[in-house]
Amino acid sequence: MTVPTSRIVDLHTHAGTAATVRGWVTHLRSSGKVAFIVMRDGTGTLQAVLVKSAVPPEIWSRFAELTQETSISITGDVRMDARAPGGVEVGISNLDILGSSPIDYPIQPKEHGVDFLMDHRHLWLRSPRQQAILRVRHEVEQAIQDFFYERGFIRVDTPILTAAIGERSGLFSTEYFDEGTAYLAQTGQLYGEAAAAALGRIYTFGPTFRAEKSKTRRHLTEFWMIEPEVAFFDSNDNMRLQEDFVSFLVRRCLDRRKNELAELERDTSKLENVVPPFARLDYSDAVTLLQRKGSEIKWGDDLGAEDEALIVEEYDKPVFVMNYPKEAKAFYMKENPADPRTVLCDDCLAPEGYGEIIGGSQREDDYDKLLARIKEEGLPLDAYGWYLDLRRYGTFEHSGFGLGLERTVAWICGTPHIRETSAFPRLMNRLKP
RNA sequence: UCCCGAGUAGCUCAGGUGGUAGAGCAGGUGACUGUUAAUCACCGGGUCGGGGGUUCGAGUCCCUCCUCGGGAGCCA
Repeated sequence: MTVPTSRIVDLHTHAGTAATVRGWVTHLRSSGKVAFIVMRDGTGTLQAVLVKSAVPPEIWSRFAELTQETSISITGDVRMDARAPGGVEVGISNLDILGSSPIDYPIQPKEHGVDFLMDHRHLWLRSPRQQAILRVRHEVEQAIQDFFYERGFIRVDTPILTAAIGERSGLFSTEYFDEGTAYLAQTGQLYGEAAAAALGRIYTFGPTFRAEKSKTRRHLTEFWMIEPEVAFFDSNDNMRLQEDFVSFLVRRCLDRRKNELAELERDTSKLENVVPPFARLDYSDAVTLLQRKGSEIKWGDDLGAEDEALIVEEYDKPVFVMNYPKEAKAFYMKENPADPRTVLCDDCLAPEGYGEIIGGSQREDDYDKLLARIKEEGLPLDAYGWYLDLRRYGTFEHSGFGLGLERTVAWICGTPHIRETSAFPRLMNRLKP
């Protein structure tokens, strides 16, 4: 007679019969003649019960060898029992130790400091909270793919190794054969624009790198970004796409990751508010609002972190701030015909202090204006020849945006720091593990 | 780079006005037939981040360096 092997999530289907489960020990409790093993297999948590009088002595004695994180295989009768966490329990008839674990397993079921946990990130991932975050991240990534697939967007993967092109913030560099210095990509956008001229509606999804010495809860040196680029979309079309997209991601997690959000103790009522449309606040109106609220900001300044917070507190869902002064934004953004001091762009600010999750714009499609902007910024013209070509050969109105994956996941999960949303986050002072 | 804060047992922390260190958890031993981060008893465990100074005496006061956390700037 063979006993079926089950994952914990499916165990209830074996109620009333025997099954084998493999996993890792998370908690041990003993009452002398009854012992409890709580184990994890990646799909759930299971309490198994070992009764001294019900098993041979050699099986009973194995309990004493168990430690936290020992990998084991147990076999026994599956039964529904309200006293067991999760409602399912296994009465052990056989217990095998697959891999022992020394008693110095560092992560205990208690509070730890951040630095300690980050040093043990490879083990920290095993804790329920970290599992939940990674599952939500996975759900968001899948939802991203589904959203764009359903709308006929083509995913285009852009290079990570690039020549100097993109934005102005810090670059990681490396020697690249005889071609001089290569830089790790800060954005795939410019390549995305080229692809949009070929495919119409595209998005990129991949890692980007910023060598900024940022030490805040919102920054990583390596993070993932989703960058759609759409031919014949203007700035308003762009914002409609953004609010649909963000709302879709949030809705998907509410629908399919209830358990994980509960594990994270996320107040989901605040996420339920996230439905289109989002408020649209013109930069100039934002400045007026901020001045009324006591900010020192003057027209022309970029919004500081405090300014963003003041704006966000006015709304219970994400808000767009649009059409910033030219000087505050990147060279490729299209001049606003209604106010040439400004460009057609938007930042999408998430509520609850999570800040900017999207930066988007309509792109400058006029060859001469773009060329002038490149010169104004003192950018190396020869590096942008191909980018200018997109305006020479059938220029087209187009818009796009970049959504930061980790910031979005942090917001949906309600994690205080973005670093928890990456399995192995890279910060300016952390390259290991 | 700048501004705050922190560094004491494996982990989380407490240590008025200076007198060479404590708790909880973890670990070890034992008890307990339904535990839920089990409980109870006993036991082991420390170059107080490094260096220098003041002092009879420094975890404690001063200087300096290092590391970490948070924030600013930059941005997603």
